[in-house]
Amino acid sequence: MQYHLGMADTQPLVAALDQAGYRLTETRRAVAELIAEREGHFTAADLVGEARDRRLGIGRATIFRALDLFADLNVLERLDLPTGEHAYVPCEPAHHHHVVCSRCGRTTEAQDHGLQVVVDDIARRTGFAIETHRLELYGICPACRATPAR
Amino acid sequence: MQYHLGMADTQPLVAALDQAGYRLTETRRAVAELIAEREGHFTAADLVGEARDRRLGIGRATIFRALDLFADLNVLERLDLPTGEHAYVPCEPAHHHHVVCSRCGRTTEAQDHGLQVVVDDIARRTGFAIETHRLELYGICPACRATPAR
DNA sequence: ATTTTTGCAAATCATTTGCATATAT
DNA sequence: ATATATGCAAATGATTTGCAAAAAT
Repeated sequence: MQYHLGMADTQPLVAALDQAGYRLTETRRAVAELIAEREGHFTAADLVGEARDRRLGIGRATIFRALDLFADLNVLERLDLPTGEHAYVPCEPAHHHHVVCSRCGRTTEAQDHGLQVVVDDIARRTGFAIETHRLELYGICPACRATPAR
Repeated sequence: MQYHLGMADTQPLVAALDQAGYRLTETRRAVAELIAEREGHFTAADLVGEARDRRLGIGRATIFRALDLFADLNVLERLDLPTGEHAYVPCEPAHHHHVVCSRCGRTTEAQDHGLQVVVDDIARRTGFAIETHRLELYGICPACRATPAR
């Protein structure tokens, strides 16, 4: 099968598959392309719809499987929006946090300088042995701030 | 209808309903009871199952509606577990964060002393006007740490 | 040649909705 | 009395699964 797609940066996604030893199928490259083209976060349904609209012939299950796979490889993160929706964002594999624009959905990664102190403090107070943490920030991105209302 | 339940502390839940002007129905008291009896976090399905097992005759929809209501009143928080599951935990209405035990599911609330500095720093670096944040911590609680394996 | 992937349709879950009836105020 | 709340069954949505066919190694 042949997919007709553009040239967004699928490299990090495809490279992750390769390094982990997964097969580099046409379909996975196509899904990587759909992901790379996205601005801001997107849902599984968004991709399924996009694939359908473009008649790519990629099955729903395949898209879910690819999303799971990329998420496992840490090149895609699944966000739980405050609305309860599940959205995805491509990202760096290293530990980091996301700043999500509540207007346009675009996200940026942020390092948690100084957060370790806070985590340690909470560990001390609660007696928990903290293993992981997740910090999510919501606000208005620079571009949207520059725009009047919306 | 008459429900036969124990005496867990439903007060904060019921009081919240009352203060917000919602009707104090038998059914809502019963759901509050089911919630208050829980140790650790629970899912909507857990409560539905519990209600069914005890033949309380509370409909599924009613339970979902009650959960939504308590969550709106900030006496119950909906957590998005790393597994993707949605769980709930009763909590104080003030801003806080949860420390979740990855073994038994029990949670504790934690104040974010020092977190504001981190948030401000991220705001400065990213240019976002941060509106809200959510910090979730996962680890092993004191009780579970004291227990050998599990 | 063998193992991994895929598409499809059906199955499974989670959550919501419409609506007539019951209940709290 | 009147507005709210409830139960039920059906609708909707999201995600998963089984499996035979197709593609990658």
